[in-house]
Formats: sequence, C-alpha cells, structure tokens
Amino acid sequence: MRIATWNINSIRTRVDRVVAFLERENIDVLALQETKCKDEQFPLMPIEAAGYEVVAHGLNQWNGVAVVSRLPILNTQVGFPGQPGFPDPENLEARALGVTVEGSSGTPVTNWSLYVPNGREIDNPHYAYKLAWLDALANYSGERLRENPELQMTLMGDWNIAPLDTDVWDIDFFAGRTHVTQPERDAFAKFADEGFKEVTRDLVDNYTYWDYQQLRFPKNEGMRIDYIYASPALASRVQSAAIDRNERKGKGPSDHVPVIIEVD
DNA sequence: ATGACAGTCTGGGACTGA
Repeated sequence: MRIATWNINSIRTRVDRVVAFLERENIDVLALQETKCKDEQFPLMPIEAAGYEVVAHGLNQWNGVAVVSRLPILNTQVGFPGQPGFPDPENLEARALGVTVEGSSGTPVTNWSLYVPNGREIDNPHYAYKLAWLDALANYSGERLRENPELQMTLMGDWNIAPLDTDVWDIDFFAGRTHVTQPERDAFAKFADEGFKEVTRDLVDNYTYWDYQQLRFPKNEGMRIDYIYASPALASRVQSAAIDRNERKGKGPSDHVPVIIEVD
C-alpha cells in the first residue's frame, strides 16, 4: 500500500499534475492540502476517471483538505473534536479531514490530511492559534491511540514546522520567525510523546518546500515541513519513504512536493 | 537546466502563504 501527502496549492490549477502523480507513483491514498476551493468546485472527474474516489473538505478559497483513495472508503470525519477556530474559537477552518480506508491487508487504516496553521508572525494571534490547534490534535489523536493500541492511523500533511535547524536552508534567516521556535517544535514533539512515530525522517533526506520567490528552488534553499506521523502498528509496517523533488520542476509546480511511504 | 512569486476573489489591489 502506497500512501502520500501533498500540499497542492490549488487543486483546480494542478489537478493534471495530481492525476499524473497518482498513476506514475502507483499511489493508493493521497492526502491533499491547500485545495483552495469549495467542495462543489473540486475537479472530481479527472481523478475519478483515473479510478479514485475523492473526499473533499473546503469552505472557501482558503485552506481546504482532501483525501483521494482507490481503496474502499469506510468512514469520513470532518475536523477533530476539540479543534479550535480562527479568529473566533467557533470559526472552524478546513484544515483536517480523516478518511478510513480498507487497507491492503483488510484492516482499516485512518488517514488524516492536515494543514497546520501557518502562525504568520510570533506576535500574531495566528501563532497562538497554531499552538492551540496542534495541542488539541495531539490530545485527540493520543486519546484514540490509548483507546486502541492497535490503531492503524496516519497524521500527515503540511505541519508548517521545521523540527530541526537542518530542516531549513539557513537557520539564521529564520531567527525571530515562525516554524522554528521551541514552542512549535515542542508541539510537534508531543505527537511522539503520545506514541506516534514520524516515519519519513529516518528513511529519506530532503526539503519538501521551496518558496516561489528569490530563486529558492534553483539554489536549493528549502524547508522540510511536510511529515507523516504513524501509529505504532502502522509505523512497524513502513518499508520505505520518498520525497518527490522532481514535482517542484517544470511549468506551474506547487511550492511543496509529495511525501510518500510504502507500507507492506 | 529547475530561473527571479502564485492563487483567489465578484478584483481594479488586497489577502494569504512561510
């Protein structure tokens, strides 16, 4: 079973790239972020024609998440209990979607497509929102794992955090900025404290994002901010991981590239 | 070559991203 995550930065602009990627990489489940459209605007037909089902969650032109699967879909969950909103706690954004599929071994696998809030600047309310959002997600997912230690679950997407200094092209450039602060790194590490394992770090080394500006990609000035956490039962089945750097090339790329894992 | 930012909106620049 091959699982991937990709911040696509508008599905309407890049649906052809998505279909080509699914077929070229033989993907079973793909989590998308920043689809940037309402559900009724989502280009379903090209993806369905390739043999996949789509579950989309988009409220407006901002954010938006989706899960694409060619394995049977058993259950769908929009957002997670305790998810905070912005700017009001009640105003939930389209940043989390959980889709349970029938795994290749017959066991259900729940795949979360996550678009963690950016945080903007450290003194911006969006930064506190980011930390609260992550804390609520860690509490929710940790509780699910305590209920069922055999749970097969991924938490994957654009985490908007660089856990290590080496995950950014120049740590000095990020001094005083979001993505590299200790509270963000602690929030990321809490998922490991809850028992999840980030399964791509040990298997592949690359950035996953390069800004469109300042020739960041040709100069390889990137960031590693897209990750896949897996529950212990799923993590033990991971055979390999890849970062599809070539997807940053050519005409009209997203600024992020896909992260892929192979599960037995 | 991978090349100097890109997507969406009921727009005429503003907002968002990181």
